[in-house]
Amino acid sequence: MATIKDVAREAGVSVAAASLALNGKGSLSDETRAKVIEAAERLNYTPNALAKGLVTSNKINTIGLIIPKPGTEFLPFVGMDILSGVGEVASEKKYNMLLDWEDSLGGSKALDLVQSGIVRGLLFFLPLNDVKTFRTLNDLNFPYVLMSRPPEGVYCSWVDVDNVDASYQATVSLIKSGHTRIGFSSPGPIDFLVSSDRHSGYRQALLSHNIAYDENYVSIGSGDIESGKKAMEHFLRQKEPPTALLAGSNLLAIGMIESLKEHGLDHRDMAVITFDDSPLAESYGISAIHIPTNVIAGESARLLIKRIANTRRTEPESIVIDSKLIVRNTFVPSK
Amino acid sequence: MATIKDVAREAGVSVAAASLALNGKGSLSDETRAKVIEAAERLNYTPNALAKGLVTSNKINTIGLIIPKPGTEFLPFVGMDILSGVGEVASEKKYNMLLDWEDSLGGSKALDLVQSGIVRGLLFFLPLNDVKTFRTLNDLNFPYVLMSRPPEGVYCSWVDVDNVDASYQATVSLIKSGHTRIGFSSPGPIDFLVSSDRHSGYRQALLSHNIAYDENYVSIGSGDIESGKKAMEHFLRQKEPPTALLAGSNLLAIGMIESLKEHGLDHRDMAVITFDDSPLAESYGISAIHIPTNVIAGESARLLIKRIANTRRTEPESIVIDSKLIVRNTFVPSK
DNA sequence: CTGAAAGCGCTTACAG
DNA sequence: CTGAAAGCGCTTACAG
Repeated sequence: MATIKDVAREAGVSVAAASLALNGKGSLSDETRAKVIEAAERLNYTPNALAKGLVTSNKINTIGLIIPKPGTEFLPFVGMDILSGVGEVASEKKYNMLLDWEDSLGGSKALDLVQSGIVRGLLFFLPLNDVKTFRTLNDLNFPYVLMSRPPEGVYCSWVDVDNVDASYQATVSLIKSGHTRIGFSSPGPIDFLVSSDRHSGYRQALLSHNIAYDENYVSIGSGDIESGKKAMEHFLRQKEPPTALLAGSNLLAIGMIESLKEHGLDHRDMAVITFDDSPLAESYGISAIHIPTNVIAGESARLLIKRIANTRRTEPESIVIDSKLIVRNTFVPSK
Repeated sequence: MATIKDVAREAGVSVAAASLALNGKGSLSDETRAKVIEAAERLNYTPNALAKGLVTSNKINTIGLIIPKPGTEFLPFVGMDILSGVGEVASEKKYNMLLDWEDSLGGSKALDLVQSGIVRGLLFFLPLNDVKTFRTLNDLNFPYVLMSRPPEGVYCSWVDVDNVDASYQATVSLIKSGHTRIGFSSPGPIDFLVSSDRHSGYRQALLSHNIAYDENYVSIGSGDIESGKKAMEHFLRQKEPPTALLAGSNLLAIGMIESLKEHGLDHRDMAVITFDDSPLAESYGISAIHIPTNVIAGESARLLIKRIANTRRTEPESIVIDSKLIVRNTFVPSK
């Protein structure tokens, strides 16, 4: 990589003159300026952002946002909410937002970012149960906030809804409407934090109302439409299919309803409540547990930036955001 | 802001020792290490990322991605495709991805990013017709690539599908199926680049098949479901409603179909083709002009990184990606 | 109109 | 085990 020194030498001027010419500042002769620019192009010179930044702005306020790899699996609406929630606050506080996700190659992108010194704090959405990374961050006293309850054994700041309770309440409302055969479909392995919490809220609601927990009423897949169809097939195959379902994602719920239609059935045969509300759920008339993702994202960013500004080794903080059940027409009393 | 010098002074050690202590390196006595860490906390010290980066990695490979403000208007699936397309290539080439959008406060975030030296190149998706920003970037010879045909008067690198042609082909296929009353609904003002191209492809197809262009068959709104419903209301209000529609976005199309249902009609009464394919369009059975957004995104990133690596003032390049019409059951011959 | 020098905040050999 | 010094690549007063 050519440096400004190389350019100056090549152009036969001082480093200062080269800098001035390259930035269109100072009063240089057109000739000098031209010589420098030409030399820069010849050497394929690109200025070093770090050095430039060090000497000009003298600081770089960037937070890193680590999300799951974007795709259809990762519910698009939720993704957009995360981005806008974090982005809004970042922008307000004059922070840049670096976006990244772990790839499967191993190694921790998050730790690399920290190492490179490019980010001053990290925000994690739906992280893998990556206890090791979090432990390392703790050791370094590096600021980070999870947009989810932390995994077992990790002591850190986080912002989330109470997924256990949300799931519990939704299940109870189904029970109160007269449903006793209630299914649960998870968009990911139960040992994902979110899935695990929602599953246990569901289970607790059943047990506390003297309804036996039945493994046949639980389906585990991914979060897409296809997976919803498969789940519905599974449920309908039971001797006594459930009369109501908790769907782990919007697309899952849509797949289920599509499959229901294909069987000549509709929401009167099977009530559906989905986790995560979205324009899609609204359009489909699916009852939803509204989780204000953009608020979670915004508050996490706010908390992170607060912690960056204050490096005193303070106790982790956590914020629990309210969720609420929105009843639409696919949530109907049991026949 | 406290610097490492302050910390060293406060701890009564040399700057070098402070650095070593803070990074857990070298062989220092536990006592020294503790003194330094304590001093750092007392002074609320946070290391300067720029200086650290300058001395360690010595360069910062970051590209900035400027998108419209995320929200329901900005079709979520497209957004995720952009992110994954750019992210994939960035990651492969060891570049970080900075995400941002213009806010309404005026001033150009893009230019700020360039100024701060934090990004080495810029990628624009669906930019406003911001000719001034692009001109400034040209003057600075700063690398950038548009994921769309450039606006009038801007000479730069870009990657996109041929929206005029895609729209033309879709319209022609409707005409060939026997439709003559064909509507067009735009998710944004026609002077948006994309909308404008699609509108003119639509119009050209009509004219070249001797079908009169009728303003009543054109609706302009936003890209959400609600807007789709309104558009459909508008079309149904016509004396002779269209028998086929080009919808500018998936959500728009869904809104239209919902509205159609509310009127007791279905796809046999009104064929719908939507721009942008997605799992949603697939699930709804909506015919779609599949635009490989992730490919556009990936190729843009690749082109940008190539241009960053080679600052020689080279001619702008452009890449046109193929789109294709995917026929599903809401695209039916005219009755 | 241009050059020599100081300095941005940090890290890392190198002496001691 | 610790300190003094050089250097990362740049910019900006300050002399001339």
